[in-house]
Amino acid sequence: MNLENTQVQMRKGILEYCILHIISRGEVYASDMIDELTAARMIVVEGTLYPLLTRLKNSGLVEYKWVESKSGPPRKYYKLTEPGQSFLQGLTETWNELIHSTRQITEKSTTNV
Amino acid sequence: MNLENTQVQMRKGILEYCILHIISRGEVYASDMIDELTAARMIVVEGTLYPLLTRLKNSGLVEYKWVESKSGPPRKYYKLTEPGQSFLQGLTETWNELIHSTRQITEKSTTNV
DNA sequence: AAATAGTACTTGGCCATACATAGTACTTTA
DNA sequence: TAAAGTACTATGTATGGCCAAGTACTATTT
Repeated sequence: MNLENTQVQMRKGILEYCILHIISRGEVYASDMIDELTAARMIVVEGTLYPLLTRLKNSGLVEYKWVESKSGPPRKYYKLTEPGQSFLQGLTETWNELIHSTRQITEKSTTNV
Repeated sequence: MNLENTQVQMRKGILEYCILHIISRGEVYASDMIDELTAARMIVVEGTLYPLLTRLKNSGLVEYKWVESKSGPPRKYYKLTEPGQSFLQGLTETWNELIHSTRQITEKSTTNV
């Protein structure tokens, strides 16, 4: 039970939310997402992102099209589907509620007891 | 891949943080914690809480003493150890950074693209 | 043209946590 | 003594993040 491990655990589910949000803003491919996540200090590696995108695709929340690249192999450009947009809305609520709940607990002062 | 499941996933790791925080405010036993977590709508059931407390104990982050009860079997009253306090500090930082990162991503407006 | 490097995506296996469920042990009450 | 309630324990399942190795295509170097 160490900090590093807990950081991994805390990321669970939240990553999905962040990625759906990134996709919701316009068509992007995997490396774009990694760049943006890294810029926000939400480090993500390929082995995490690609399986997640596959899950989102299989659930019908996102779809993609192949686009040729001038500097390497073709890329999958993702965008949200209709169900994906509703799902993202739901996630936003869930996330906000979770923050609220956590705040309610962690902002209780020590002197209350 | 449904909302309910994602809520469960998002809770991962955060629960540990919340519980350490509750314990940090004074000696409590399991039912106290469940009450407070429920009040904050961070629903937790026995099957989640007890194993978590055992993990925290085995990691040396919390310790407990048995206290007789007037209405049932004896209770384990928990409190933080020294390492537990440092760990909680670390978790607080981790959580705040995670919120910051998420905000940075989700508050980017759709019109940027 | 062949070898090397770089980019994009894939796959299989591991680990930790939340949860459902069933069960143990003790105390109080009827 | 039996039933109900409280506190804690134990087992098995599902999921997601990550490591690591691998495939496939393109561009560059020799």
